[in-house]
Amino acid sequence: MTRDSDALALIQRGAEEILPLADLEERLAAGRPLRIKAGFDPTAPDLHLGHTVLLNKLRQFQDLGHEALFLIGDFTGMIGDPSGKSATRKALSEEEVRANARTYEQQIYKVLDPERTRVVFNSTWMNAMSAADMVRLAAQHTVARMLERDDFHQRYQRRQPIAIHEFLYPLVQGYDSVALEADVELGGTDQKFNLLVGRQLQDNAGQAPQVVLTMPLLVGLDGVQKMSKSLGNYVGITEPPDDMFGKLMSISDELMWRYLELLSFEPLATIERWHREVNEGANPMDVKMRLASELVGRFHGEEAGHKAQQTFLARFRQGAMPEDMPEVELPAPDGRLRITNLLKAAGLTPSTSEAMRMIRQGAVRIDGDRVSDAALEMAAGSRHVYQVGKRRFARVRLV
RNA sequence: GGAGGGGUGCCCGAGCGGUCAAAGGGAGCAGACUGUAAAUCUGCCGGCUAUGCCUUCGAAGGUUCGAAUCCUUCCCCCUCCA
Repeated sequence: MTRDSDALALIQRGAEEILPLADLEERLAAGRPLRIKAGFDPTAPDLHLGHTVLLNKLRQFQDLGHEALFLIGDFTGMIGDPSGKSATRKALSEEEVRANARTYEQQIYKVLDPERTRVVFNSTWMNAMSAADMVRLAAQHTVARMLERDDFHQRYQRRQPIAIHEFLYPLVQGYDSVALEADVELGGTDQKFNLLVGRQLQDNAGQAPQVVLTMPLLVGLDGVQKMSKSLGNYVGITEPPDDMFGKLMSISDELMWRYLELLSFEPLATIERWHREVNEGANPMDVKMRLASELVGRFHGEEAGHKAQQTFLARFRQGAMPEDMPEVELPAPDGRLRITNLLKAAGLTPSTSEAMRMIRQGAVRIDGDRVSDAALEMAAGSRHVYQVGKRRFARVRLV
């Protein structure tokens, strides 16, 4: 009994909605391994922390003995999820899909347990479907109900076009649940409608409708918009340890609590204790470092987590130079090179104009000494450490 | 098939003959401060052989002493009617 309620608490952590909750409790209590489905887009195999919110939840189910169905929507990828703007997508070739799937597999097992994971492609059953089957599938839903979906509704209200095939997306996604006989389907809050269609189609097919569990979309580093690659506010799970650590340290103190809830595996009770301690005056930086360290550890190994933290502290608390920085050798045509050109050539600034600005703002240092003269020329044969701001370094030798 | 609206810097968005390298916001970058690449404040935010020069406002032409702003053609996006 206690075990069951512990399990439920774990599953509920961070979840936005569980529909219907009682059904989930029942299935968890039944003791048989459940099939937990989550769908992923075949076009975006570079995972970031936002994707791992869902993966973490799958992992929690796995730890309770359930099976994760990692669905790659290679068929639905042809349609493109019509949520929002959606430019028409080109269909991926079979090889591209395979390649992307391999990339996924390399990345997801940082979080998922391979023993309890089944990777499936919806083209497996969708390609076998005839046009007549498709019509029968489409007959199971009405236009009125489709228009209940918020973004369709909005677009219809605003008299923006909705292509017919966009209606097929939720139907196919729902049919995937029928084909897989899913017990639970996970998705972001933006997926709620599609997940619910799965319930209806399963019901029509004589199956017990899946439980729908939605997770909030992870807010990106800017603290405002959802984490996404195109917005550049993301942390990729294959990023080098120091970058990952630094990026995580750059989130606001406020956002940190959300990240802990959704990304950390620390028990909620522990996180609540930290929260109390911070309210009583403890330094939030220490909590943030634990978060950063845990996540770097998850994707690069525990050792790397500790090391990234040490590097970070040395660098920003004591202003130390990084251990490894790019070494560059540059030609000095007339035996000398102007500092602005040097910075550009070394890749420390994108242009000489930017180099001028950086010097004017006091951001440029040579071997730790601030540069104030933009007309400064460096002699051939010299070898110095050049720095722009706190994060960009290079060791440059002029020849 | 017909009628109309619009394309501006990384994004959103003003400008509608000179004072425009183009308001404002966001993002980004830097400096100060600090408890961190938090918060806050300040500054910057096209390029260059750099107090001047060059290239930008969908594309190509044209008018003008002078164009993001006017004209012509073209390309693209959107809305309404059918």
